[in-house]
Amino acid sequence: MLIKNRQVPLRMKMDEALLRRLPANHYKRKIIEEDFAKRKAGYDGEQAIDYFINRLPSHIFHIFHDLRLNVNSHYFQIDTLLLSQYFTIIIEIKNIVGTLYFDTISKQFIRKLEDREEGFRDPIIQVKEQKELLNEWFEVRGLSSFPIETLIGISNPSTIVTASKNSHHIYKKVLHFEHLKDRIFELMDQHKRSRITNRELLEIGNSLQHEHAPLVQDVTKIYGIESTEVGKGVYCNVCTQLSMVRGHGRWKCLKCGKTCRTGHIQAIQDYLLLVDRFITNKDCRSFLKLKDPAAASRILKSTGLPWKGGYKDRRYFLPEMLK
DNA sequence: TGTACTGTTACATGCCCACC
DNA sequence: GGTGGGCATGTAACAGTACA
Repeated sequence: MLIKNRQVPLRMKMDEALLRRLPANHYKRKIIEEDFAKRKAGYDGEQAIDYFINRLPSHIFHIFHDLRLNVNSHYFQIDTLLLSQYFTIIIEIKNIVGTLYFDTISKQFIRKLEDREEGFRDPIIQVKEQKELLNEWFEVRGLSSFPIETLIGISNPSTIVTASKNSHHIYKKVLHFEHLKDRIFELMDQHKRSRITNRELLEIGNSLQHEHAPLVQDVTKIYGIESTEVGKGVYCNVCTQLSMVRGHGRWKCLKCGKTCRTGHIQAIQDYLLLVDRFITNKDCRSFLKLKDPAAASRILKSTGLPWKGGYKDRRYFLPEMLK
């Protein structure tokens, strides 16, 4: 049963919004584009696993994608978590091309690509840490000695996995997506004893969902970009400029003439992702280049954003869907 | 307490678009 | 092309807050 779906990561949305609103010749653009490309590759890899995971027996596993939990003030992130009455599985997803080499003697994880070697953080150590923290998380909720298995899923079928001599256990842990299902069935054979009731399973599932704490970052600060550098206006998808003006229920591009009814939604989302976590009527007029406070009021109301405050100083907030 | 200011709401008017 | 419904707009009224 799929409990928590995978969503486009907030940081990816922020990078995308920033790229929309920075001038084409901005000196930080290349860094942001590279960061966005890396995150997108990771996200694409994570999405690819969903096809295989969602085919697992739904009456046994509760599936959670992209969880970020807090235990004793430590945050940890899990790409995919499979929870059952018998045991739980953490799956770390890697979308890395080339030949991957796990050196269990020097404890290094190396990627070879076109005669070039590059070191990465060892995903086996990564999932070991996740396992320890999840175990703590379970213990805090009175669930001790609940078995946790860890797997590393390789999304790219052309990626070759190798390991140093006498490290055959690596191949039980690191698998291409199409082999994950069989490995999970093997693990099911090893964990046949029920550890929790169905009710407890549902309760833990609810806690996992409610305690998921998405990472909210100030992306302009990370890249060292001033808020004044973030372009104002409504974006035209055709000429990729902030060149649209409001005219009777629609936005019209001054450069290419394209019209659109919903351009303001993306602009307001961009403001909430890049500038502040809430927007006022005044902010809206300034960012969308509107003159009429009543028009801004109607536009903000039409977005259905949650708001706080009375007639004055009303603040519209970042909706859950954007987190 | 009165005034200025900000933001929302109600209402009359005008525009757009589907239908004939 | 004419018509009518639906929706957006501009304006005015109203509500709430800040400040002298």
